[in-house]
Amino acid sequence: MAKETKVTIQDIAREAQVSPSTVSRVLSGNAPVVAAKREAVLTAIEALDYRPNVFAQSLASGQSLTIGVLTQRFGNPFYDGILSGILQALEPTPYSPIFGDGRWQTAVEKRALQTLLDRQVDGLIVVGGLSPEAEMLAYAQQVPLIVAAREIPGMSSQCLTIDNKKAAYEATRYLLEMGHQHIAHVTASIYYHGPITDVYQRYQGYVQALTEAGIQPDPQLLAEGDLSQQSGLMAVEKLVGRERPFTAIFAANDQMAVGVRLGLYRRGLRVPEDVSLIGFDDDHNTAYLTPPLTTVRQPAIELGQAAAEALIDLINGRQHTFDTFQASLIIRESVARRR
Amino acid sequence: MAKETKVTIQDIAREAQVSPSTVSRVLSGNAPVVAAKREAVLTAIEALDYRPNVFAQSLASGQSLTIGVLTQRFGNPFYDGILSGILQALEPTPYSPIFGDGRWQTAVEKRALQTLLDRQVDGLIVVGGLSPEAEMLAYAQQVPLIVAAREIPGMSSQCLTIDNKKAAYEATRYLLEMGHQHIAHVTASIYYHGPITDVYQRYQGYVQALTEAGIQPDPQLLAEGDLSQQSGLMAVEKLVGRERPFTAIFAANDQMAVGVRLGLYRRGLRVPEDVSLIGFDDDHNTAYLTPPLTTVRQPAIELGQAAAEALIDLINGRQHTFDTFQASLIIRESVARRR
DNA sequence: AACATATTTGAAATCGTTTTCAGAATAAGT
DNA sequence: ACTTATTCTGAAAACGATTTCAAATATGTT
Repeated sequence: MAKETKVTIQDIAREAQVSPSTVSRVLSGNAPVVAAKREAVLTAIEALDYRPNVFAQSLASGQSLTIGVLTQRFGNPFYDGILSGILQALEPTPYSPIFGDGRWQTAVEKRALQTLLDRQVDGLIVVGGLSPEAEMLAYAQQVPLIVAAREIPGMSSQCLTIDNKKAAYEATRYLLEMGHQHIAHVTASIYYHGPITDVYQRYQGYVQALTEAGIQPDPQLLAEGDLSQQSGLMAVEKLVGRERPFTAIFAANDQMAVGVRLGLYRRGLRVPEDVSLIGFDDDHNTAYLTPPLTTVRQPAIELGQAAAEALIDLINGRQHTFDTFQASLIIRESVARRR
Repeated sequence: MAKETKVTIQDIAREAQVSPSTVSRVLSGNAPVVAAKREAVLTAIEALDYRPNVFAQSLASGQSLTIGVLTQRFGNPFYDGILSGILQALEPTPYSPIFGDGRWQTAVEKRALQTLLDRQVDGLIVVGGLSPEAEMLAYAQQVPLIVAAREIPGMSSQCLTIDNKKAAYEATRYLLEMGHQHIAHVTASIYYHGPITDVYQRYQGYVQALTEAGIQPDPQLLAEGDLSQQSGLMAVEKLVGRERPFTAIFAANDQMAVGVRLGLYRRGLRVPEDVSLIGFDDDHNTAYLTPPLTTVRQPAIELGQAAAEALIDLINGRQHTFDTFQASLIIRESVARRR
């Protein structure tokens, strides 16, 4: 199948009348070469259309120029945004990303991680994930590691997160300011998903805002889903079934918010006239719901880029400090002032 | 940073009292080894927790056990579905995927492809893309290549596509059967996006259904977008601005359909009471629009899986025939019978 | 001009496997 | 028991770079 007449560094050396070592030096640039020879080498490379063999390079140098990215469940908009950012940030660098998918299953995640490690990635970015903290710390010993969208105690300098509690607090405050008193919250079960701390933090933000406003959080106004649209739909059923009046719903992510929106439609409840709705994530399509969804924007792409840049700095032993990432409330049309 | 005391094949050889060659043989299994020694090797591997160095393997064998995947614009739900399928299908194999993103820009795509090739992928899956057909054919000479979601003349046996024309035909027929006569179509500009043949085929299917029903396709009922939600929104503006009455809209993809849906909402047009709407792709969230969108489901994940399997067969010189992929109409609630 | 020092260079070792080749061990055939 | 096949096996040569080391050349000082 492959036809390629392989051009090796030897060929270049011969063509340019120098030794292979010299060719290697001009290639890597980590040792000086006199201008004339450098020129000769460069033209030879050009002439023969030489492309170094990555494996030989990696074997000899111990660097793979590859970075591993572990994600969860390809297709989740927030995570995909992060991946997209990573891809973009890596493009101008010599590093190529290689992906694994943990699918929110500890065993799968572990295998995927091992595969990545076996490929001797120079660094690893783990996006979310369920691996026990101890394991993560162990990995961090083996390889430069950045964790995105998850906070691991003991390696916080390598974790990029968004202040979920604060963002949820502000979202809830906004509802309060709009005159809502009975605010339901759709969250995700901690038992089902493992400790998805960001979802829990959002819950905490919600509670805090309520409490500060002198409102006692009502467990009857809490519904648990699993982050899917379907579960948002069912959450509405639970909520209205309980016959506790509410005028607003804060969903812990946009996917559930979308389900909630449909659930309300099914029940003949108008948004925002009867019930106000607020989501979290700013998924692509969320701006095109009817009505456009008020939500909390998470800077996913920026987060991905920052993660990639931080990792490269880490690999090269450079010091890196993160920008902190702030989520911001995107006010659209799904929240109305309570009359 | 990395601490690892490298265990090499030599260590195993010493431990098991055999030669490295023998160890290699039991590892690869492509030469017989007597049971006793095989056992010894296996236990040695176990004991020392040996993991072969991929680069040395690749260098020596000429196989990278890596397959390149070129996608366009990470974050597009249909493409992401394909990627997800590829990832799944590759998981049980020794191959790992490495990704590149062409971003729907010819130059970027070319560079991404070159990067993939430089990494000596054993095979390549190109999802969509803009590369001229001649270039694709050239790549196909260099490396086993599968193209998903695009048809390249001259290598159709390596292309997996869905019969877009037929699917669009059926979608349009469905609208006709529901009594609609004035059916608008939101398509994508061929000039902007290059020859996205699948979108063009959808247009053809639309025309065919209309013509067969004795209806002359009206250019005033055609609006061009760029596949984005935003462009769907604007398409509605164009359409109503032309003051040509219509009772149904067929959008060439779900993202535009979502935009269309919002556009109609803005105009105070109800779906489906005033205008029926049908999309194409069956994006995740499309089932949770209000009302749930009737659309055409493309089996993205299955397509991705099939692509990966086909590629592996191709790499190993096995013959492979594809299942054909049929899109199917998903009837939900955005289409009503014309009264 | 002579010496010390700094800069460039090439030869050769190395990275950790696979694979070829030929010899050793075993099995089979008469 | 003696060839003749047939399995197995190890030594050594790839694979295609990088990197160490020491030699060669250039530069600077006195």
